[in-house]
Amino acid sequence: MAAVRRYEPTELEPAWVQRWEDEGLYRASEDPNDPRPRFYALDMFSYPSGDLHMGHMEAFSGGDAVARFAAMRGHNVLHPIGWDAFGLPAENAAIKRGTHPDEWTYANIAQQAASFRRLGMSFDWTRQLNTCDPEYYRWTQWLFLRLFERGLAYRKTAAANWCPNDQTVLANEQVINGACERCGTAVVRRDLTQWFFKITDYAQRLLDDVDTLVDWPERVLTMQRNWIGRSEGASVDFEIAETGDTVEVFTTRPDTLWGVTFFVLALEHPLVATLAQAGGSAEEAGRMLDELRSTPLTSREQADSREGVRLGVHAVNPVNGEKVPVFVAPYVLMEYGTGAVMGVPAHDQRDFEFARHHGLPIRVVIQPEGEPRDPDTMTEAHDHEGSMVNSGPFDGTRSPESIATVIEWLDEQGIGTPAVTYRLRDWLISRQRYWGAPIPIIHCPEHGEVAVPDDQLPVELPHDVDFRPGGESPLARHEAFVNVSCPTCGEAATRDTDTMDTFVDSSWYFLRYCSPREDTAPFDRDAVERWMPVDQYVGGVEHAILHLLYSRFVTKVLFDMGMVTFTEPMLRLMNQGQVIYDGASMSKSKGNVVEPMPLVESWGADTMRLMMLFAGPFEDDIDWKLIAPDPHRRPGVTSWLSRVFAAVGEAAERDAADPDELRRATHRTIQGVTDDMERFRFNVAISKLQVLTNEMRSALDAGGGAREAASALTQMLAPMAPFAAEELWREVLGNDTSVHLSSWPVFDPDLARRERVTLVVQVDGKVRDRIEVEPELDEDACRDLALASEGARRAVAGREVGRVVVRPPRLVNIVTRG
RNA sequence: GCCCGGGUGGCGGAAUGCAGACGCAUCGCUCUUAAAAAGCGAGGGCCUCACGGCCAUGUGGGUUCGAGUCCCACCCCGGGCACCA
Repeated sequence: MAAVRRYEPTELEPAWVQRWEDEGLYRASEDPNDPRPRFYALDMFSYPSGDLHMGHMEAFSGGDAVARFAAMRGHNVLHPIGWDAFGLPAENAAIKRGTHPDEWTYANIAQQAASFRRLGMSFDWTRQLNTCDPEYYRWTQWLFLRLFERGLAYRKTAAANWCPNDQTVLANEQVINGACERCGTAVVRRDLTQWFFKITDYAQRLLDDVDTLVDWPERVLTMQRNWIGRSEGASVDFEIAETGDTVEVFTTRPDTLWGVTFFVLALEHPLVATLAQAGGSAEEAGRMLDELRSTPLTSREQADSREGVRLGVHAVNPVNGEKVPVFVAPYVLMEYGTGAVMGVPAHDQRDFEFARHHGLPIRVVIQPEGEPRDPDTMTEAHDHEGSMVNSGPFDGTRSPESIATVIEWLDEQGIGTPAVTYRLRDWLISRQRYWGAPIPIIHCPEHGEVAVPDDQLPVELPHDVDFRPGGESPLARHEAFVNVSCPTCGEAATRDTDTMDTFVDSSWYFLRYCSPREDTAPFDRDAVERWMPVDQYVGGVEHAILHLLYSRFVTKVLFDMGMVTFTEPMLRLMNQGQVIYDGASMSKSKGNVVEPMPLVESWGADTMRLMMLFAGPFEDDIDWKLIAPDPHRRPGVTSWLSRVFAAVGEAAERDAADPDELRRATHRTIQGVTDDMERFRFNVAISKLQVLTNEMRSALDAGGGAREAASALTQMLAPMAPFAAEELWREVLGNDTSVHLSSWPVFDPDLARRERVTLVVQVDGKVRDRIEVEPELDEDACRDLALASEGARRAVAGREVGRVVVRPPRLVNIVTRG
């Protein structure tokens, strides 16, 4: 047992990093006889773009606390780490520095790994994975091929952002105000044949299962639902009078069909060319198409919604045989519904504006009670309820209740059918980029798209590539990579030169962690069966939609393949807040970036962790400017740890038993902190530990013992301040094995129960007195005590007492009359 | 425009029938040559020497014996989606 020691975090922390590693403390057990229930604690893996930043501090302080807490609660914990290492920033950095993307990437990985070790994260380092490692992306390619086999990976022509100067495809994020982020040249649209994953096939299942994710943040579920965007309505066919072509439209408002006064097609609609020809508007329509092509994808929403060209042909409204003019306009999107809309200006705001601009008639077919709308005086569309008018058989019917009946009627008449549309689009996974997993397809003149046989995976990314922008995919310039023979016929063929979206890499990494060195399959099924689904996923809300949706999709595909037995990958999800500075997100351009690792070097890792966890609720943003101490002082949590060291050190030297009052405080704290830890309320847990520290100090000052309190405090500190706790546990309290292998303290309910509680005496709802009573005090006794109390008597002051509300043993409210 | 969150001291935040726990900053004091480190104490606002009282959780209403907490309206802040037919 050692003497009281000063708290010197920067001296004690690095030593424990080494000892923990030597002892293999955080290795997940694969022993089938291990009796402990398993727990998969997953932190979103890191993108190695430099050293760790403040966001890592917040997320991983919480994630590590979860993993350590679970272990102390008796679980066999899997807590892995890896690197989401492919992606554009590596390529950009390499171009800027004249090096290779892998140099930059691996240097950053080494840096981040060293920093994570310095922070004392409880990762099972033996499971480290890296998406740019051929041993990993081999299986990403394998996954692609399985989707390809099932018809879930396909190619189609799609628009991409194109920089005419750099001769390269740009991601949406690289287009700033319609210009290339690198050279400032105006970006244009360019059609390319690209690969897609057919996630829309899973839209309904992805939506349905959102309801099962009860332990996810509500806002994430809302975002997922909105993103999938299910709409119910009807599909209705309109015939083109001049050509006899049929055009299908989707509408959520079939009750307004009688109010159709025009018809609009998307610019990319396949019938536009022939209809423009037939209507004599080919020139004008062509001009609009050209204009569209020169607009970057990102600025399309800025286009004027009233813009449009009259094609000169007419569509026949199937409910009444009326002929209405057909337009082509950019506000109609080819990607949604059928790429055609019926124009109902009286009841849709965009249609209204379009009609006014083009001088088209407006016909009211839904009249609100009391204030009938007149087409001549309307200033906006009426999209609320009302009675149907001018609607043939439906006149007088209430809308929107009538929608279902109208759909039924359309069906009977053979005019339309019930239809469901989703906003979700297929997932475009092609990137005309170098630093990603090559798409394992060979294009054969004879056999078309041919899968690279599994035994030829991985299709390795060649190292000697000119990845600087220019032309199409950089891989297309590498002849040895491109020119191959067809796996089917052996004739000359070419490799696909696109690489995959990095979201493909990250859509299955959590499965790989279960058996990271498996070399005959992407994962060992037994291992996945053992560990999955993830018990607790921790990461930023910026991944609330894409990453999580893609991971859910891939899991469902694997389920359909019989590879896994669950349909959702993550049971619980928690989003940490962002670390911002002075109200704004940290960014290099704003010059407000605070680097955490130098602070860790001077204050210690435990201090940084506690600052993050104590700053507020885990999900809330942290404004560093508001919580950072003056530069010449040390953070408050460091002072607290210092007091903990002094108190635990003193307690260790006392032989006396803990006084009863301290024991009760200790057990109450265990009860409270356990609950807080389960609910991610780290800030509240820490405040309770601080209170216990103060109680210990009082007990010690009074000459009592505090050994039980010291042990419990040390253990409860362990998930959040692992170094300080370990030092206290082993070196001060004299335990032989790690605090991180110890069992979380259990409270004694008898001790945790309060021995005295405060009975609050209110008169007319205002607190007038407080009485310390035994918790078992009954209703009558509480009432009598309250009525007799000094404060109550003074406040009642002779007035007549009416009702007396008693909630034993906490509160009595005396209501007076008059 | 639609859909989510959220407004509590100087600050971060506690609080499901005692508003302001815990902490930061501040002020006073102790130790120190000084600073750092450490320790003790004070503190929502107004009235009062004090006991005590009144007012206070964005604004205005409401429900209730009792509202930071529930309901309605409004204001402000943050986030998501956004020509979605």
